[in-house]
Amino acid sequence: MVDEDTSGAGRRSVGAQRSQESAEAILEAAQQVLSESGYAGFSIEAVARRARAGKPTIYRWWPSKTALLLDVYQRQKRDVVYPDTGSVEEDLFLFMVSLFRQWRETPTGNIFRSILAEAQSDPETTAALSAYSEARRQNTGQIIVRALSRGEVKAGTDPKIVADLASSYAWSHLLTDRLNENEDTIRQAVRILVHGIRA
Amino acid sequence: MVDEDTSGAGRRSVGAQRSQESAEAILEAAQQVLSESGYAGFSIEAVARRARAGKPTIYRWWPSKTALLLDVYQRQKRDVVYPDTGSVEEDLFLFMVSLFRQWRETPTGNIFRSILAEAQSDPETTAALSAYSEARRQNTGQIIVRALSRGEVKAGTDPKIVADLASSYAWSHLLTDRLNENEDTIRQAVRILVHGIRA
Amino acid sequence: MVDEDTSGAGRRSVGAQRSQESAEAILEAAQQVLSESGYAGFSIEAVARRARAGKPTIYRWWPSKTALLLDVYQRQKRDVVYPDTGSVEEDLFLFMVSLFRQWRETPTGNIFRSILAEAQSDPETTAALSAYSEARRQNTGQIIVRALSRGEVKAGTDPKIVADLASSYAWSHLLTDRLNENEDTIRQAVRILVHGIRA
Amino acid sequence: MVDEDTSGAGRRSVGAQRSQESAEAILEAAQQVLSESGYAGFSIEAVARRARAGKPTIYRWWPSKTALLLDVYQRQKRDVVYPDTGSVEEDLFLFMVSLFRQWRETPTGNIFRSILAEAQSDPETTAALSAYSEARRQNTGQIIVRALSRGEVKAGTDPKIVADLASSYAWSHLLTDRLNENEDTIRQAVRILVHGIRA
DNA sequence: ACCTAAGCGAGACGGTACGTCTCGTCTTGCG
DNA sequence: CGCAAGACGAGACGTACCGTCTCGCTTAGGT
Repeated sequence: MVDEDTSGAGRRSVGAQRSQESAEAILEAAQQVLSESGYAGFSIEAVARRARAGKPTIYRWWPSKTALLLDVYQRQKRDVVYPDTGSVEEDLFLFMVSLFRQWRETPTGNIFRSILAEAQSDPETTAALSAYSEARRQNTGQIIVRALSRGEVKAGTDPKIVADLASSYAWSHLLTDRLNENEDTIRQAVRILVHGIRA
Repeated sequence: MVDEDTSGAGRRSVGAQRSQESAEAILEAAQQVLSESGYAGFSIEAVARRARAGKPTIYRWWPSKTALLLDVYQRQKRDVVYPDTGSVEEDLFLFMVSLFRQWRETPTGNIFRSILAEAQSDPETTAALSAYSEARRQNTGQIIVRALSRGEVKAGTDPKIVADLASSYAWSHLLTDRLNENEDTIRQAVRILVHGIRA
Repeated sequence: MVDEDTSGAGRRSVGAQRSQESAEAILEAAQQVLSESGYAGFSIEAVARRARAGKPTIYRWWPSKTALLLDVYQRQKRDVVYPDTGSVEEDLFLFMVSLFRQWRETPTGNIFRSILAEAQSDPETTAALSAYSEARRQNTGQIIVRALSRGEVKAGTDPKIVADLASSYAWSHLLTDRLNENEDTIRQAVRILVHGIRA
Repeated sequence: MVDEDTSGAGRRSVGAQRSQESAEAILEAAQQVLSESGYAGFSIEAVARRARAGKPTIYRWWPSKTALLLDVYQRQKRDVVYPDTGSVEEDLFLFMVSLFRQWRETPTGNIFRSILAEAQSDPETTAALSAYSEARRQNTGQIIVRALSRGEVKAGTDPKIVADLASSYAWSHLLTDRLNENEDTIRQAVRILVHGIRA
């Protein structure tokens, strides 16, 4: 991004219009807080402090902690690669390994864990999470759809169920701090799925 | 009397002992609070109020909210059936369906969701959850172990990985409010796993 | 814009200011609690409850129970009359009697007793009380200073010592519940002091 | 012992008797706590801990913190010297100086401050303090009584009032941490009293 | 010499208050 | 008129004592 405020010396308040700078600073601060302190330290107070923003400014634009959280996730998430090697096993394996790595090595893992946590007490987040994960399964399912069209996979296989099994496996590793799972183990898991559906 | 006073500091009094009634009332109250107000309303204060117990009594026996939460779950959970029908598919299917039902129809589902949420901000809970889920996978793995000994399943199959795939599938349904998943879908998921490992 | 940014951290906003209403309500509540339940029932919690104020609001402005106590006393105390009748005996007698009456008939007596009690366990209050009583002796001493200038009193008399003797006499009556002391007795005590210093 | 078993209940055994050792240890511990931490740190818990005694043992014999406090004071107080030099001024001066010194250099000062503090919220202590201070004034008054019989002091002087003035002066110095008062100042104060009553 | 009631140290109990933290809202003055 | 700063009511946090109530033991009369 060009010309970003490196000094930290402070934004100037300019009056009546929504300050894009502020919004940006708030999202940036929220993401930093999540990265550094995780969900436990993620409080509106902490974000406001970090962003040098007033709490009401945050509440004005994000009705809840949850909304801010989701926004941060949207902002952070990079396009995950859905590989297309011609082999469903390789595709799923690469997808899984790269997802594990992304969660492990970028703030996305912490952020997503936070959203999962938040969703357990906030219905709005539950809904957002449902929609999001549904969409993700759709995407992941494309790997299977392509395999179906190649005839690599048994006709009648429901791509969503396979995608569900695969991403569930990833989630549970995220939730129980097992993102550094051995690659052999991941390959075995993927192979079970693939053998279970091969033509 | 034989002189057996081995040390001058010897304690001659043991003090009052833990009141089982209180412990019971606290666990019961904790469960009620969780059921009624969910994880969001689950505070030590609320539990103490409900149990007509003093806060220090709770803190004396449960060092953290987390510990109480885990205890509540242990208490609530009824023995899940690990069926042994002679068919690995049937076994896994029945296990999965009964787990979904238990989570759906008793407070255990909500309690476990709370624990999962808590584990995302409290490292101690993360550890406890890891240990617990590991043990559970071990149990679930028994279904596979039996199938292995029957020769129903390919030699070399790692029971833990299968159990991991199965319980991950259950977890993600719990977390995204999909416990009322269609039984056909569950069966298809199970079948994929089973076909993936059959001899 | 003229460059008057004297420090990089220059504050450009002052934030909300102290609510005079709250301060008033808190002092009022504190006084009520003291009047009704005495020092024993005087807790920050009770004051907050009565004032419908948050505890942090109290702690923000009064660092300790003590500080609040002193403020309540300052607020309550009406100007004590230091009479100037031209007779040192009459002046001291009227002062003493009016002080006894104020302590007896207004909450000030109980409040001051509380401060004396608090000062015995809290060093900060001890210091505040010392400063306060020193100032009071200074005031009371004016009666003697005037008498000195009239030549009514022996040259070289230290006004502070006389004031000390007089107010000590009042304190000890307050502390041992003898504020309804016979006026004749008070007059005799005053007379001893006055005869002891007359020219 | 005469037969006074009036009830049919026929309890014959009187059980174990009060342990003098425990009582002693408790009083000793209480005194130590008061000396070291003052009234602020004087809690039943602290005393029990220090005495290696159970709290109920304390409550069995001393119904309240106050009662224990008074007992400690009774135990500690040494006979104060009421000098008899033939000069009322010298007698009062020596009495005052030795009282200041005792309070300054032994735990009695702290203990008496504690009682004064306690008396401000506990009526029972107020009563005990009143009775005690009355008796003390009686004693101190003996100095005046002797002076009266020597004709050193004006007939009609009320010894109690003089004693009241003197001990009030001492109290207020104790309460405001002025026990290290200059001896000249003390002498001046005493001289005022003595001149005020001389024949 | 046994019995047994009471005293004992230890400590758990239901409570209250402590002083701190964060929540989400409200208020003030700057720009 | 939107912003930062921050005060506010509310209420949970985890701790210290309160005064009461068991526990098992020790102890010392009375029989």
